[in-house]
Amino acid sequence: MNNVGNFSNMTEGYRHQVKLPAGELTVYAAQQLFSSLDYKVFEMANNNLQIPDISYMGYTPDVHVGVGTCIGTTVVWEAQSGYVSPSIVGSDIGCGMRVHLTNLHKDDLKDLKLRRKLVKAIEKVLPMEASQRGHFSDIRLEHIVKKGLHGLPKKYIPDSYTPKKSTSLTHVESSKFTYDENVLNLVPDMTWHRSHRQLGTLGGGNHFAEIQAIEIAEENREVAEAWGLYDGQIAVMIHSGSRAWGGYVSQTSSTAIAKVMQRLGLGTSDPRLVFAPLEHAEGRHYVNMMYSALNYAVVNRHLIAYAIREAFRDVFGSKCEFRTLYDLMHNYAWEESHAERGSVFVHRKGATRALPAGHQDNPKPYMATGHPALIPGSMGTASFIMVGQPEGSDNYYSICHGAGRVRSRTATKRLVTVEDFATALGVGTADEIVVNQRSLESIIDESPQAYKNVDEIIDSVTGAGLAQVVAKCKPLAAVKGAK
DNA sequence: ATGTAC
Repeated sequence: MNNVGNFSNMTEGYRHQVKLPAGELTVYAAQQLFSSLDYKVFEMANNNLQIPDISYMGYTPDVHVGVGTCIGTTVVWEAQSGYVSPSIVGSDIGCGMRVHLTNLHKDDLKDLKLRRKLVKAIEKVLPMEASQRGHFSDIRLEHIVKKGLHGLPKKYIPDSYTPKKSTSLTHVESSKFTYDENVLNLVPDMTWHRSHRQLGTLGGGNHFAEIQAIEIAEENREVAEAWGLYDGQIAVMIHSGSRAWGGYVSQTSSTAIAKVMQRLGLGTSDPRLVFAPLEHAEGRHYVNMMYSALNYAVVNRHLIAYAIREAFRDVFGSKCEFRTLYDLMHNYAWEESHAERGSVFVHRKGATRALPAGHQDNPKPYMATGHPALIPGSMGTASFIMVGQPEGSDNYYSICHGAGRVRSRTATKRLVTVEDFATALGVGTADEIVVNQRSLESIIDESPQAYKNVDEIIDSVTGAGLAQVVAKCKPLAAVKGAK
């Protein structure tokens, strides 16, 4: 039984306007996908809609249950009178994707032994174990959380620092978040130490670095060419977040905000859903701390890319290019300006912003096309590079952030065998997707069988008119972090 | 997600 009771919905194509007791929710999904959604995601929406003054709440087709708020959620308040919620941002603050483009062709990696050699070379330079010391002990963490990429020593910026050109390794729009740095005084020494040690590490769960081959979508060949993509090109995709730093921010802020809620008499049916007025001291404190975690996350991905670049140069020589395509988060909240809606505070939890051509918030190099929206698939399946469409404004330009889980990690471990997983990766064939982990057993909860079919998710996003595919990225090798 | 939890 569901606790939401009867709710009605109006469906128009891929858009479902759902009327819940506490308010309205828009879901973007093909009919079949919409019908198959777990009723719990609607219960969760109904809890979230009990937070006062929400202007908009939307779900992307990969939506699934999370703590307090579903992954795949966009929630918007007016910037003047809004709320901020650590539960809606999610615990891995600043988690996101990064893509680098090489000048290699997939034929260069045809040889299975060479793919294995490349993965070994990556393992050599990339810190793997959470407990292992990072390789970046000369970096000042204080500079990183304060200045983002601008806090890195020059040696970690191998390409010339030219923000106007998309070819720079540092050119990402979220290179620096500014905030009241006094909040950092409260961070315990233990968190500083641990976070410093973890710089440049992938972390666990669904985080990965993948070597992929690009396949251009014919209908967007012009956009692909403008971005420097071509068929068969080798790209590197990275998925990681803010590690222990973001974990600390999330945990302590949630506890503090829960106390504020008690004092203010705020709450919903779910005690794990915490939120505070943006103007409240504790709300502001969280926003400041969240921004420090966004700086951490983008630098973390940058350093992972830096290490992998070294491995590529080790195997393919110093002429191997490794330019940044983009770096894009899918767990955060910030202020945005939207036409006719003015200044709004947008939360995205497992939701990727995809701006269309001409939107003023595009960084200059992507103004004419829209910026690349980076969407990971599950292990062994394709990932996607997309571009936003004007119709996306209805969902505040949020699109999916991946395939979306269909079963929990524990259920996956129970139901999926190592053999199934190995088959999905093509183990034993010449096309095997090489994985760094010695035993697949240890990462079986990340097998494709744990996820929805990413192609169906992408079909829903394109069908709803939110974004289009520019390139499909097929995995050749994957590096997963270890627990 | 997180050197994990009443």
